[in-house]
Amino acid sequence: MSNHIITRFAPSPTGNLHIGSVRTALFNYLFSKSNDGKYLLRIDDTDKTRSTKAYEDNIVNGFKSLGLNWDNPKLIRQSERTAVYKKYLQKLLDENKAFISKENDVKEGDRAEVIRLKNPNKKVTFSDLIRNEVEFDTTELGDFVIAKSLEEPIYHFASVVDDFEMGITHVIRAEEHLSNTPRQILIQEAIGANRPIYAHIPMILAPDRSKLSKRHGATALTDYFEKGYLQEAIINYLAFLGWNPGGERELYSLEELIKTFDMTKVQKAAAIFNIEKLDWFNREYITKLSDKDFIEHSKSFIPEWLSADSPQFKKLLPLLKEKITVFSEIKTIFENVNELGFVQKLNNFAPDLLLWKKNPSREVAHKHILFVKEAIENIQDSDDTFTAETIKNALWKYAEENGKGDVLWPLRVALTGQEKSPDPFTSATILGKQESLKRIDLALAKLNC
RNA sequence: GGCCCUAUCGUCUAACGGUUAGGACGGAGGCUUCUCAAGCCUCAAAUCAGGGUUCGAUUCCCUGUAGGGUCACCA
Repeated sequence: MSNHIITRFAPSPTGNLHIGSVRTALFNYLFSKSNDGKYLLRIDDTDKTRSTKAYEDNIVNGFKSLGLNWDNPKLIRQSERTAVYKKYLQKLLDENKAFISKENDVKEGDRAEVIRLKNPNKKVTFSDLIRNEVEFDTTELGDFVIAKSLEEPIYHFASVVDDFEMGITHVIRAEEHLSNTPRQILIQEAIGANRPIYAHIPMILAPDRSKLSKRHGATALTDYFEKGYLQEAIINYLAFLGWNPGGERELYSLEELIKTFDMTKVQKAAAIFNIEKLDWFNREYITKLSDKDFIEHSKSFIPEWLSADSPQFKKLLPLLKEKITVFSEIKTIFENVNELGFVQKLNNFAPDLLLWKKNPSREVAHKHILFVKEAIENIQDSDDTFTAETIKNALWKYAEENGKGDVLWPLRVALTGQEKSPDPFTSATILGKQESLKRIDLALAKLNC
């Protein structure tokens, strides 16, 4: 039986791929894959005035970037299936299950004639994997519109026909469609389609409990990629928004999610989108990244004066890995004092910053920097020899004997001009021997005046 | 407003009707330390309210309240 499961995600290309849609698609994907079934992608572009190719591309590329691959070899577009809908529409008309309605109250843009379904006016009960039995009285729907004309079905009709023809067994979609379900069931019964099993997954809400919209920040998947969120983090976070396998582990790869996913454990209530938790997932996955992958992700954010392939950037890697939450931060981290601003240029700091707080003496600072200068001068200048390790080895004993703060603090400030900075050995190797000595001389000069 | 759905720390959530109501994010404090961060440890923080059912309700039922969805010739 599990082999028969077919799910679909059917976005309409009237906007960029929304982060909430990604989760709906993800649950479709996870459910079908965890049951050894198929997952299809269909473009619901019956609304010709609002659908665009650019949005379609955004959606398709979004799923490709996430690695949520669909099983239909060719993209299915409703706009290319008008003949199919026409056939069903005509049949309904012929069987007297639908009728052409002459409209009285015609608004701007409305047709004078539309096709309406003859509503049998009954109670409809359907089962939902997440909400169990749900009952509606369809009387209040009236004879609702199913098409503007034989060539122009509206969403509900096209969707039902396609789900039927594609053999969709499980319709997994956002909760906003729960109230749409009875009218779609009426259409199903009219065209003689069998009823799929439903799963209406809870909405994702903004922190103020309203619908997640641009007003609250980024909503498009592409926004998150542009900020430098990792696909693994996005998928993992979204999977855990409204779902939980029950244990205490939270880090799951897509493969592991497929193995673990269970639709009956999906939450019934809406979930609030919490960017801080997403940030945490992203940091977790950044930590796991290999140097090679980290560099690859960094490329579009590295400032022009720094090359991703340079030895200098390699030395910066561990610092960057521990500091950033999203990759776009690399863009500004090199511009800011107290971050990595010192790498490109030394800021004009006050001489007193060189003094260790527990022993603020210019003489002491001067003396120690002088020693450090000589020690550094004696280290051979090459990428292999002027490393954080050799620099540390050259200074550590002296620092321990004379007080680490007394020796290392002035060096730290001399090299970076910042009160917050990486350890001085790493800073020195990043700057290189020449630049380090230049800055040390400058510090010495500052202490003399 | 009608109809429908929902309700555990601020947030995401765990708990076959029996637990000191657990974990994670965020927050606070501490340890470590030449700064910052990271890391490690500790702490604060919740069963919407009122009725039932039951020996016993976070859990089942009802009512209220609150939030969300939907009421298109959009999807």
